[in-house]
This record gives sequence, C-alpha cells and structure tokens, in this order.
Amino acid sequence: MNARERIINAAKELFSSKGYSNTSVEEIVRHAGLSKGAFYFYFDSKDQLMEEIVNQMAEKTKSIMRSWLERDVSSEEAIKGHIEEFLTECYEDRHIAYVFFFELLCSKESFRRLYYKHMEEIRALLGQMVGRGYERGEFRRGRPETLVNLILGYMRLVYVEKLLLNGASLKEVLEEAREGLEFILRGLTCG
Amino acid sequence: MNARERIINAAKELFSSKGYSNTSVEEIVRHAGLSKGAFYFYFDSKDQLMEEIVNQMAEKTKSIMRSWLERDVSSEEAIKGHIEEFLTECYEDRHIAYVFFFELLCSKESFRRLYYKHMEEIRALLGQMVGRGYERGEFRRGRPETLVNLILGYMRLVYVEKLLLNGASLKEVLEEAREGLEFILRGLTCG
DNA sequence: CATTATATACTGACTGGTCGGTAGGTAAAC
DNA sequence: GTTTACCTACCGACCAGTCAGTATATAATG
Repeated sequence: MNARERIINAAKELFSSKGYSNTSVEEIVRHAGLSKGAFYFYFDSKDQLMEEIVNQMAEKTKSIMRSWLERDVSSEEAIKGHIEEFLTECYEDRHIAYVFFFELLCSKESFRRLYYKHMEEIRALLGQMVGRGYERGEFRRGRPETLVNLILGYMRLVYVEKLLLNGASLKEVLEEAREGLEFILRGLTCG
Repeated sequence: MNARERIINAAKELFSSKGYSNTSVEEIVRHAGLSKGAFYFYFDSKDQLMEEIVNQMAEKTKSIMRSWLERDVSSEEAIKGHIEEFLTECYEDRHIAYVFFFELLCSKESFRRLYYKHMEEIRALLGQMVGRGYERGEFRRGRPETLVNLILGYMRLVYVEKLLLNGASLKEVLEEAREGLEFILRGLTCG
C-alpha cells in the first residue's frame, strides 16, 4: 500500500472511531507512519481528504446500484441483490459508511451539501429500481417514494445499530436485512 | 426565560446548525447574551451541557411513549399516536432530535454510550407496543423486532430527510409518516 | 435605621494546550 | 540537477476552562 492510501485508510478508521473533528491530522499521519508534511504533500487540507473519502464511498455505492439496474432481473431481485452486495462491501470496510451517514451531517454546511448531493443520486437510483417494479406490476401498493424511504431508512438503521454499534457479524446483518426487506416487500405484494 | 434556559436554547440551536465540535462555548454565551463565566457558573463543562440536553430530549420522547402505552387503545393506534405526537413535538423544537440522532454518534465514546443507553430504552418501549399487537393477534407477520426496526428506521429517515434537510412543513411530515406507517402496518396485517 | 456579612449571579481577561497549515530542508530517484 | 517524496520545526488561531473581581439582593447585627 502506498503512502496516500495509507493516509486514507488511517483517516477512515480514525474518523469512524473518533469522529472527524476529534481526529487531528497529526494522529492520522502517526497511524499511517508518516509525517504531517507528507499529508500536505498529498492533500490540500483535512476537509479535502474527507471529501475524497466520501466521494469514493458514494461512488462505490452508486456503481453497485447501477450494475443491478442494468441486469435483467425483477425489481425485487435488484433491490435485494444490491442491498446484499452493499452490506457485504460495507462489512469489509465498516468504517466507510459511518462517515457518510453521520459525520457529514454533523459538521459544516459544505459537508452537508455533499451528503445531500450524493443522497439525491442514491435516492434517484433506488427510485428507478422501485419504479420499474411498479411499472411491471410487481408492486401494487403505496407510492414508490414511500417504498424508497422505507428501504433507505431500514438499511441505515440496520447499518448503524447492528453493524456499527452491536458489532454483529456479516451473516447476522444480512439475515436481518433480508427479513426486513421480506417484510416490506411481502406486505407490499400481498394485497 | 432565565439565564440557564437561555444557554440551553442557544446551545440546541447552535449544536444543530453547526455541530457540537464546531460550536464554542464563547459562541453559545454570545447568543445567550451572557459571558463565559456565566456558562461555567451553571454548567461543569461543555460535555455536561450536551448530556443534559440529550437527557431532556430522550426523557420527553420516552414519556410520550409511556403515556401511549398506558392508554387503552389498539397497538396500531398507540404506534401511530405516539409517532404523531413525537413528530409534532420535534417540529416545535426541531433542533433537538438532530443532536440526539447524529451528534452523539459522531463524537466521543461517552456520548456514544449515552445514545446506546437511551436508544435501548426507546427500543424496549416500542417493543412493548408492538409486542402487545402480536399478543392480541392484531399483527401476524414477521418478528416483533423486525417491525420495531422498520418503524425506527423509517422515522429517523423522515425526520432527517424531510424535517431537517428538506425543511418540510409539519403537515407534510405527518402525512409522510402516516403513509409509511400505513404501508408497514397494512402490509403486515393483510396476509 | 444603619452597618456589616454573606450569598447569588454574573463579567471578562487570561492560560495552557491543541491543531490546521506552512516553510524550509533533505535524501533518493531519474 | 531537477523532481519526487517526504521530514522537522514552527506559527498563529482558536478554544475549554479558570479565576479574580463586581454588582445586587438579602439577611444578621448593633
């Protein structure tokens, strides 16, 4: 792993365990086995590093969603599939999502705008997945937007409470997610 | 309003708009029209003020839940009723919940434990509401815990995305919440 | 009634420490 | 000899918390 990547990884770990504001550049470079000078050789500022981390995370998530949108599967399969893939990715690198879901909303206005920008796109992609299910007659109940909100809200909760705070295993997290989705979707199609 | 309350209100507003770490004691007292000395006359530390704010919020939420648990209504009515009351309270004092849902998870370990402690109790209370529905045969599908997660996750999303980021009106927020709950519950009972 | 004592509710200057960012240097690679 | 990839030392800003002092109200004493 090169120096730049080492800095990014150290920052992810520290941001997620101590928060952005409570982590100093000094600490990041200490963990990466480098000096402050090296940090400012690779990054313009602490904020810029944060933005890069967030953009990386968000792009990864979006690309998972896009790849499931392109597949020729039912809406239900796409929803379940992309969530499973997302959570598995999250688990490998647990620190990432935390930063996105919480840290961004706790700090300066510019970070909040970043959250908003990515979240809008993610919401739109999930909206497409769900909308397709309605068009094809897979889903009949409720409005697509409500379904999107239910899925997003549930996923976030599973992530925070199970994966982050309870330290559940990947297996447990996936089971929980499957059960919740089953609940949402079966409820949805049974009427 | 007395000085202590003025400090608490200024802090709520600033914490929620700029984050705990990005708000200085200096700024809080400036907004409250007081001096730093006054702050430390009423509070031991910035952390202690935060804890007091969080405890106040959490207790209010719990007392709403308890009062609905005591009423002789169906599980569905209790769930819908307490959420409506909670969101209405939230709306009046929008700054509160933000601090609880996000700020606590972004900072030091002691704050995270505080979140965990309150959240466990809130989860238990909602668990009682939901469990009663299962006992009485009101709900038949899924596990109670999954239903609790769905409701909590959905509520948090509605709060953040609608109330906080979109600046939706109380009416819009309540409508959204009602629709989502309808979705969850109707799905639940129709099988 | 006047004086003294004490508690309450602050003020604002100061301190010790932290942290983001910079400047200037160095050693290896090309 | 120039560029790359760093390191060390430092600066200035900020900030939580302290502390000595003050003004006002209330109570105790002579």
